[in-house]
Amino acid sequence: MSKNNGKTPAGAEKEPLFGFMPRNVKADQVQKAMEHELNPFTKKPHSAQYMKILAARKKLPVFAQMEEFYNVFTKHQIIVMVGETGSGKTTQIPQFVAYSDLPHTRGKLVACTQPRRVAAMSVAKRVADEMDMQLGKQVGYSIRFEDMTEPGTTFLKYMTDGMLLREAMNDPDLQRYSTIILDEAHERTLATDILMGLLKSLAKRRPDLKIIIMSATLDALKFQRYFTIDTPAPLFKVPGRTHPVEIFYTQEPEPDYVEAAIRTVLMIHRAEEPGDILLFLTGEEEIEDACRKIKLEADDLQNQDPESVGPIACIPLYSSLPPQQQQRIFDAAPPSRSPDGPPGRKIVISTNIAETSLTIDGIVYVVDPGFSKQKVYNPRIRVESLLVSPISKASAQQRAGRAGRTRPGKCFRLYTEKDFMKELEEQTHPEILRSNLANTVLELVKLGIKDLVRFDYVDAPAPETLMRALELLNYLAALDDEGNLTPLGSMMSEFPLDPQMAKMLIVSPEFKCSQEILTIVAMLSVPNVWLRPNNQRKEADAAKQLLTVPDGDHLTLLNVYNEYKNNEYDKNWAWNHYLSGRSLAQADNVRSQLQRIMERFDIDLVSMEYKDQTKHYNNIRQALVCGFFMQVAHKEGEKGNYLTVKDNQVVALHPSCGLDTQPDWVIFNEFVLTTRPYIRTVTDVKPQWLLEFAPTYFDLSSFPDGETKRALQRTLQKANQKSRGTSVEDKRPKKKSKTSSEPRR
DNA sequence: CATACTAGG
Repeated sequence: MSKNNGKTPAGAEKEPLFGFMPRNVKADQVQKAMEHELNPFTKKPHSAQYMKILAARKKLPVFAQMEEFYNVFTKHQIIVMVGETGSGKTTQIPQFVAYSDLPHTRGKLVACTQPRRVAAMSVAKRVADEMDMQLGKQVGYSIRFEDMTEPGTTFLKYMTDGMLLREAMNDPDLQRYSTIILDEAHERTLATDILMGLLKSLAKRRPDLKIIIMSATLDALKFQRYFTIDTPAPLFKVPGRTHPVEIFYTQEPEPDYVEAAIRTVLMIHRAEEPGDILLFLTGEEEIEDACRKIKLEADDLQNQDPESVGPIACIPLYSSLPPQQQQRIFDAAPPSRSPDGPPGRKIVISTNIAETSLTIDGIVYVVDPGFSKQKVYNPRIRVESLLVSPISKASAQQRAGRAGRTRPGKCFRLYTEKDFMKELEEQTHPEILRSNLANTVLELVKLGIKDLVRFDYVDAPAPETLMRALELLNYLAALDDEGNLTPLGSMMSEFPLDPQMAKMLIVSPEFKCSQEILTIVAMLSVPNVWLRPNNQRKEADAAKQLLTVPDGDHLTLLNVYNEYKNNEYDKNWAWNHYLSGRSLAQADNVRSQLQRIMERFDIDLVSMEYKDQTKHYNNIRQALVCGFFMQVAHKEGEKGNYLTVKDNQVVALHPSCGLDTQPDWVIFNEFVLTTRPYIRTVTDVKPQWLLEFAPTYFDLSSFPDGETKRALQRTLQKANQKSRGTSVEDKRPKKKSKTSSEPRR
């Protein structure tokens, strides 16, 4: 403990932060404060646990460069930081910043964003432990569905990038924050990309705000250049702590990567030292298939010569697996069969979930065929689809790195070195270039960005993608013809939903079915609820048939949720009906969150009396049309072919569709491109509803010529003959709720 | 006839 030598006032030794000048601290000051017997932020004595963790923290590479960090941080407003795996950047840098900003003395916060919820939660927990604090007090996290912060107390907050973007919508200057750290910026999620654009312009308005962009090596220069004020942003670099990984390539390109992958895994099992294997494949079916084949072949090897190879455990890994089965990747490899026998080996076969989201220790061998499923967006036909595509060099490096986490490893790339050098892109295209931007554009407009084309993107999306988004928002009446946000659009932007769904939810009280639309929207927002195990497909399909409403899949989803509720949200009931209890529970959670937002805006929660089910269902189907009138298909001929309205894509009803007939007109939730173009989650609608509830989109004077237009003209003629003088408009439900003062189309 | 990479609000 320090002695009072007369130069410092009495009692200063009891104040760990004595002499700290905000934004101008030195590493030795901070180190002393960290070792002080009192916690600088709570003034309580440090625990023994704290000192133990501190000793481990001091061994992190980033700790050795604390002085350099403070030199750069004090001098610059924006920093790009590169810290490889194992450098300790995610846990330590935000703490370093807290010692410099002293946010707790000024009512401010330090924020650190993460692309994933689990990361935000687990890092916050770790840092709370390191700082000797209770999680949710001074250190907290904020993710959708869970705000673990205490206003006025929390000064260090981990959060998802999407949450910070939401906050920016209501406080564009992000006044609460003294420093904002964007972690894992190299992943280039949509939210991180938009945040980088916002922060770059915010830096000019708020010279007191500091910004740190944390990224992997390859992208650093790009971010430095992007954040050029007069000179490029300075780089602060910290080495990682990983083991070397030896890379092997094939001599010739492999014609069948799945077959080659299986062969390689078995080769490793036969010939290489003990150590677990990680194989990357592209999807559920491929993974389950490879699992079976590897097991069979390994059994063969063992039968031929029991002493030649050890036992194996083949473990599939993809996101739709229940968490309990995902946990199996952390099981130990199986033991050898006899005391002297060859040791067992764990083989994990995974989608790219194991590339960033899940880390498996003990992997020594990585097999990388060089492919993954990636989202691609075609703005011309407004369709997002998944395609098996070659990965980028950055991805390949990330995959290889997974072999060197605990000891030196090997990575087998099932492509040639020449292809790696010449054919692979440097980086995976950022999400903003591969997505439908309807949602993002609405967020940007709400943020006050008027000229979307000239917004300072790190990578600008295709103008056509932006035009398509603006067009959709205009048809939904979220934007007026000048591109200004309407009151309806402003309300839509507050819902964590795609604009179509937000729109139909907001107008649903006019159709006396907001309870039902709320349920449908929640069910559409969660992963597929239908389970279909390979060996019980018939049983699963039969169970689904019992819950199916023949008028439309949207109504079936409503029915499933209601039955789940009638059965007291029972997981076993769900299981017995081949439904995912996890997805249903999630839907219930989403439903509550959306309900709270509806209450905030005084949107009535109503349901019509159940006397006339047809009428009840018709109202729901009409409300669906108000959101999804741009996703309509019209039957052509008798072969079950449909043409999407206006862009004339030939599509078929997805095999999972529960309609008992093939109606002339349907709305669909999703277009998917697998073995052929399908529309999925489909409901039967009446053409007069399209004309009635979406008159601008279905304005026949400007409608493209074709069979669809002629069918709509016939509908119009019939309606006019029938009602003679009673206009279609008059049959609309009476407007009542506050929301109905908004334009509706 | 024949069915799903990952993450986020």
